Amino acid sequence: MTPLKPASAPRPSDSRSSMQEVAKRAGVAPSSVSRVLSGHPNVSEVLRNRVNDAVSAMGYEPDLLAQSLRRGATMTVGFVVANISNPLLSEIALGAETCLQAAGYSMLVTNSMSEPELDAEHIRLFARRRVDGLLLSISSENWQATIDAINKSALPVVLVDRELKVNQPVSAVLAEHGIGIADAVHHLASLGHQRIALVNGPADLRPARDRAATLRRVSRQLGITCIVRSGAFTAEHGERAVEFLLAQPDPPTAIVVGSNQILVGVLRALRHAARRIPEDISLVTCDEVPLAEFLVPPLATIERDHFEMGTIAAQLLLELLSGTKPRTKKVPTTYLPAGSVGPAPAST
Amino acid sequence: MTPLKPASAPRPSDSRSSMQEVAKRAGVAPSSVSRVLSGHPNVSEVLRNRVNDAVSAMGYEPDLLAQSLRRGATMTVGFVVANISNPLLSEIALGAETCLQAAGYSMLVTNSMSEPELDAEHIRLFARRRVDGLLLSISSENWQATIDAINKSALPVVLVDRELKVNQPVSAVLAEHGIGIADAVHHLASLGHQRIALVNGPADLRPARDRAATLRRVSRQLGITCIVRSGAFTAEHGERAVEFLLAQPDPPTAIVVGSNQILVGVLRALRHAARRIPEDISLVTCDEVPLAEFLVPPLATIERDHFEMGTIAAQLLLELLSGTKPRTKKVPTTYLPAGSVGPAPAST
DNA sequence: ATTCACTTTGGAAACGATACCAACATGAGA
DNA sequence: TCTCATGTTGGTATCGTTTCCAAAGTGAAT
Repeated sequence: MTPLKPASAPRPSDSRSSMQEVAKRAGVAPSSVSRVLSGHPNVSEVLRNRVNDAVSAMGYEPDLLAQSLRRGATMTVGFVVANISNPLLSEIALGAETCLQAAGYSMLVTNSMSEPELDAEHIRLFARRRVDGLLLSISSENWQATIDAINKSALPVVLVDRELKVNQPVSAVLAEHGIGIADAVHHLASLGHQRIALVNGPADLRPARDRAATLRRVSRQLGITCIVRSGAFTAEHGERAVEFLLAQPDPPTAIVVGSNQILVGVLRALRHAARRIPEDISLVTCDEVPLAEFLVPPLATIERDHFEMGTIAAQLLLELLSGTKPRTKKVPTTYLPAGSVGPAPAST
Repeated sequence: MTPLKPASAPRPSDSRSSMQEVAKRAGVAPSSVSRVLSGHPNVSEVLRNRVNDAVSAMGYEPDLLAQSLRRGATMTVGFVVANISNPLLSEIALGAETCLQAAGYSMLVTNSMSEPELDAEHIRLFARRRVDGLLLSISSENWQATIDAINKSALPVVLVDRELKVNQPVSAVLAEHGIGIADAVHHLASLGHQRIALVNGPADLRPARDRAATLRRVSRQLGITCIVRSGAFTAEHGERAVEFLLAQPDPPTAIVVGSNQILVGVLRALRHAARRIPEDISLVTCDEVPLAEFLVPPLATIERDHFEMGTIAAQLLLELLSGTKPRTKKVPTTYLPAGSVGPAPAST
């Protein structure tokens, strides 16, 4: 039997060369090579050249793994996200990664598929990988295992549109959902709408809470009725919610939709019920959808700058990594009226 | 002056405990702790218990960084992508990450913003980080620095809808764009269309090449005219291309659009030129867009399963990592007719 | 009782870099 | 000429694991 695995050196005949070899070739000590490469001030011209020549001759590139172990910093951050295929989150990821990249950091991404226990697991995994910090857009704000994992990790954390009771103070970038919702509700009320529904996301997440709270407050101020249906970020939830709403004795004349996944279900249910927009019912959605301008009618939208939220999240994390105190930054939302909002139908 | 930085131990009073400390607490050698934790067969019951007790008492979790350095495997793969906010790519990323996660791998993501030099740079960076493999959806197939970086890295590579002349054979997951294009062209031809335009992506990428080649071949077979406008994956390109096409003496009666970013520009230009779909011009787009079913008219689409492409890419990489020979897997595309395709207008 | 195979454990050398410390050289000031 | 501060270099311990090797213990077979 010939042994299938030599199983001795992990990388037997690898092309990569180590600093030792560079040192030997340059005829200097490894520590000197390190000094040259890390830009230490007290290095003579001649040594620097000798080392640099050897480095370029061998095509040497330092091993970031060993560097991380020794320096105690991996120059890596973890992004814990429900689902990177959500355009909202992928734009945030783009903004964050671009900013982190510029600062020399790499970004690990993991999908929790809206399962809170996976959030916690991934946070622990990232901690074991010794990431320098975390960007969190977790799936539930009330999951104890997640909070425990964050506390135990003792890592710098930036929350992305989330609020969390953890021991350490953490930074956060928060969208001011209330602004856009309030503007939308005022607009709807001015058009005679008396019953407004919010087909909302999960109640244990800040965006949904913020939107619901604002809708309730503004509705009370304006003396109109509102109804909130919380649920998952899925088309199914949107569909069920609309079926429920339309079955009410006094169905709402306007619907605000809490996410683009939910929107798909809402539109399907409205189409199935043959409701015309905006003649029968007005529609406002949260977060831009790609072709909203080409829908008939165009979709009124409560927007925010996702890319910028990602950038800010990264900046806040870089701040924390440089030792600054945690802080919270807010990003506005903007209500953009469009053809999907019209006068309330004459009451029956 | 009090020194601001003690600058000695990287993590002065860290909560994390090392294997040494576990060993000491359990009263055994570090190597024994390692054996227990890595499930080595020859470990006595009593030793195993002593170690496990100490481990759980201290809440010890092994340091993956040190593990990686010693074992020579980081259990990390890098995904090089033009722009993670592109829904196509973010769905691939989701599929890939889900699959890799299940196999114990983490995924680093980096955005090249369609700049080939950044592709090369990021590949080198990932190599220095000692990732175990690469998933590549690079921005140009002809960029020498990228090819050099791949060759030098000597890493297992899976190309995602790309073809590349590298030294080592690499695996690839490729979409069969031709199937969908051919079906669409046949459909259009059967409706009387004689001049079909393809507003294409960059000519140095496989999807665009594949689509253009098929369009030309099928057009020749059917005896109809085709025109291809290559360009970047941007709305601007789509807008310019349509302006150009409509300014032709004999403008096309049908347009196939090569990506969802380009689509936005195409739709804008058609709206601006007041062309009705499908009465004046028929439209087919590649790759699903979220609300295509609610556009008026609904958009004919050439689809493929992005999530599955990501999954397959990850599986191919896992295969390579287990030592299997590289291979290529193909994913079909499907033409879905819809209201945006209609009979060719009566020729002028 | 001796040998041998086998299991179980500890010790120490790696993985590839960094940073401390000491040693040596250099030049200025006394 | 002798200090002393400063600049430059090499040697070595260290980051936290794994794994090889050897030593010790066990039991069976001779």
